[in-house]
Amino acid sequence: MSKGITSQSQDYSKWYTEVVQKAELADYSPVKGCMVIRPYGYALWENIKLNLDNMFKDTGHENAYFPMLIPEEFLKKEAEHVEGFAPEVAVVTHAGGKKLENFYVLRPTSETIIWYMYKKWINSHRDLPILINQWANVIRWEMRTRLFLRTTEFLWQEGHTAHATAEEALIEAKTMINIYKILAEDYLAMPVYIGKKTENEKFPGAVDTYSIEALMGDKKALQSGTSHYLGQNFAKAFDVKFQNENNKQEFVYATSWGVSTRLIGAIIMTHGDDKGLILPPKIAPQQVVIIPIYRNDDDKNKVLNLSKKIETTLKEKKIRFKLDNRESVTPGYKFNEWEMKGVPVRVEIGPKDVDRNGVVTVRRDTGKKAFPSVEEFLEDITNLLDTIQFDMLDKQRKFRKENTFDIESYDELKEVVKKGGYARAFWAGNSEMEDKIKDETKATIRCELFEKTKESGKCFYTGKESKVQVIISKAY
RNA sequence: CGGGGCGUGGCGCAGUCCGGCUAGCGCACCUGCUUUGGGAGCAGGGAGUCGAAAGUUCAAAUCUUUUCGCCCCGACCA
Repeated sequence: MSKGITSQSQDYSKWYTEVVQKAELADYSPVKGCMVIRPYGYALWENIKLNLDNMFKDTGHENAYFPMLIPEEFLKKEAEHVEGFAPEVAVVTHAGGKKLENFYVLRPTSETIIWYMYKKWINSHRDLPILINQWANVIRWEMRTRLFLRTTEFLWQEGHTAHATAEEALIEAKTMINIYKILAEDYLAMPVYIGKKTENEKFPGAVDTYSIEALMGDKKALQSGTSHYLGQNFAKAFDVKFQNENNKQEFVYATSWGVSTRLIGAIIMTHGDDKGLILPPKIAPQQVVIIPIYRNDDDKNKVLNLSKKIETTLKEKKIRFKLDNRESVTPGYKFNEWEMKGVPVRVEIGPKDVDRNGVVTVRRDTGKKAFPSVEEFLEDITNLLDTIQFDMLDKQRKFRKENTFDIESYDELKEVVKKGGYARAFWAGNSEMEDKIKDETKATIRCELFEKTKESGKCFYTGKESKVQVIISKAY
């Protein structure tokens, strides 16, 4: 065990940092707060990206690219926006060997430059809607950083849409948060609560912010994706009007939405255990790892022959697999390494297996061993991966259920905060009360639930009858 | 920005309090042989301006001053 990692119960955040590095997802860069995403981590991001991008395209969105440098004054055009982002913006003051007349900021988000461009592109209602997404990097100068969860530079996608009506924009914002929910649950096996942010927690410049909230292994919440209904705020700031069907000038309605490489942090903390990562099959860079075991050349030939047969079929079935035929390390070493990296299924092929025309399979999520024949294995592998995907989500659903507590008083909230998890309650308080609760308990209202357990109830804080049900917890 | 920790072969550390002779240890790496079903063993080998600068001293990884950087915990945030 001396070669293992710090256990979750011992020090959760140390565990997290070690998993990220030992699974070779990312490493620290020489620049404070920045990280290098290593090939294995990037492969994970690519799989997330691919699936999400398909969903974007299926809902009529197109990709584009806007520049990273934004004129500094752009950020100042929307009052809340500048107030929200000013402290964390990096500014380019010098270039070409001299001080610049006008400074540029490195984008912390792209609303401003995009709306500057939208003004040029939008004249009539016939130009709407515009449904653009971009995959990009952004820079936010955070005080404290943490691999994947909060880094100075991070990768994300940001969708920016323009609409002729508020209704249409609202539908868009809700459609997109639902796509994030699908991504989280169907691909990342990570159940999320979906809802609306309170005034205190919403995006600077938004009318409404919707979010998906996931529960990490240490029972803290992680905001894992957001979608904003921006109303006409940015259109007004950038004077983007269109001529409607009645020949009247009207400001455009907008949305923006994004998820980032933070999702990788979410996956690690949702599924990981003391042996390392556990990756959902749908997005795992390798779904199967084959480990050949042999003592001599005879065994080696037998084993590799069988392995080749198996590889051919796996290829046909479009399963992402890797044959780990390194001879410099022992099988035991490989077991540990691939467990650290979270590969869903390990296949062992040794002389004993060849003799009975079988393989040994081990599930990463449950550790369960099985000894199918080669034919059974090849026939079942797709099902097995689906089962793992399903079981992982199911396990997390149970975990969330066990850690969601309906409460009716402030004292009960404090108890929930102490043990971790979500408190679910009705809420009729205001912004100041929310601040006070945050001060006193460190917990925040994560969101006002879209899917309530009942129509209305008494506010846990004010005692007033309310139709707003919220979840509250400590968050990353 | 407040609190804490740390800079010594590629990585992790010891040595620093109380200055001293060739700067050690583990892992990793290279070569060879034996191994291989849960992190292999033995033998041999390569690799270090001790974060940087200045000072004290016969002598500095160690003492003094300055400085740079990173990590962790808090307030802020995806």
